[in-house]
Amino acid sequence: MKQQDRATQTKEGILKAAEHLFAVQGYEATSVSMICDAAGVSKGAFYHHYKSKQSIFLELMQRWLKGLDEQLGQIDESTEDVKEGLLSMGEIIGQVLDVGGPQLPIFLEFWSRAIRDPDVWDATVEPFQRYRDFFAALVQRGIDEGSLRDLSPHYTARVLIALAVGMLVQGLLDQGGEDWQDITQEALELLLHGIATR
Amino acid sequence: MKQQDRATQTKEGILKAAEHLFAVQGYEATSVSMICDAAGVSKGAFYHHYKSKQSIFLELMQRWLKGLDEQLGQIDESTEDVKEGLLSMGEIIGQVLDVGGPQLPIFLEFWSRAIRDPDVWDATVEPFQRYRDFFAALVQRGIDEGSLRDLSPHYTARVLIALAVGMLVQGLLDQGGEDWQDITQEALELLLHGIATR
DNA sequence: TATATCATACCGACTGGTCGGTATGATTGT
DNA sequence: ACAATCATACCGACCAGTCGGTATGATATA
Repeated sequence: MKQQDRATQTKEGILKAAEHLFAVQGYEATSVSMICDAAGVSKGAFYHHYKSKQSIFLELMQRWLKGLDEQLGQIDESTEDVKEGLLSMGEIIGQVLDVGGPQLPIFLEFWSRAIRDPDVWDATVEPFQRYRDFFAALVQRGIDEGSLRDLSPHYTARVLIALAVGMLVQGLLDQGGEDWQDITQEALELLLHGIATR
Repeated sequence: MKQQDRATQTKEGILKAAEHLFAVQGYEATSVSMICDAAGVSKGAFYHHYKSKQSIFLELMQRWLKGLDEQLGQIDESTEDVKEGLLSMGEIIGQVLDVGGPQLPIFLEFWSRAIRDPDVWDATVEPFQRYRDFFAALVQRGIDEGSLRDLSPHYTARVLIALAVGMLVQGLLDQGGEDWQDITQEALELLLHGIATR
């Protein structure tokens, strides 16, 4: 195999191992040595590809957020009706909880570290606000086209984000067989009763 | 001063110092020595009053949850109308975000540790489920007295908890001047449109 | 094609320091 | 005298990160 390919493979292996360990044990509890053992490489290899433990954490986070960005982008494109677009948020939540599965707890790591660390803050909260603005714009669209009541888009976006985040956290703390996609769907329908024009 | 009083004071001082440091820096980043320095006592004093770093963390958590319990209990007693009771949830959220202030991030610590540690899990998630059941009962009461639509109380409780948790997390990640009590209030009113009988 | 040169990829022992926790003794109130 | 309450000194484990060195291709030259 080409040298570069092998290097990429190694780097990716380290990333996967780190992702798994961070999710299962948390950031602080996961040592660089453990990541190296899990990835089957040496510490030298680790610090050849990543400049610090923190840097690999940030890279993981950015990948995650990029994935979410793409999903939200799909909603924005594929949806004609605003109401329908909001409802499809339930699907995203369900998917996130489904696909993410055992490595979701890393989210809590992101947040609790974001509060303390400016670098992590920038990488976490800034996209977070982008999502809020996305929803606010969606709501504004709904108001313009007359399908939503004339409520503050900013506030409404906050409510929607709260719902999403709340479902996510509950999903984390209660892995036992709830259908979160279902619950979120219903919650959104309830909300729409209040938001939509009648 | 009496020996016992002084001991109690020491113990309380350690607890306060730990609470502050855990909130500002996080659990792992806070060492026992730092707690001792902040409290102005020695390590010997610490380990005389608490058997481990974890134990003081658990005690902090239980105090917090006890406070929340009492607030919820007050709602339950003082409220005649179920709708009104639900709305007063907004006040609690606002109060929690207001009073808790800078030491709220400790919540994220609770949760991310609860996933990993069975002891923390028992102390965090079990009360969490108690709150869910509390809301479910409240909704059931509303259905019985005819003020709420006949929706699954379990689901509805999930939605309410999601709202509360989501507002809390957003408040954590966005300390800049939003009036969360206001937003939560409005969110609850919107939800009530969907939940209430018409 | 064969060889010399060089850059990238990787190894693993090691460092300086921090950690949670303990052992032991001094001080104090009763 | 005796126990409760603290202080000091200390232990072994572990940590993130470094560093000298090697192995493995890539590239240039002849």
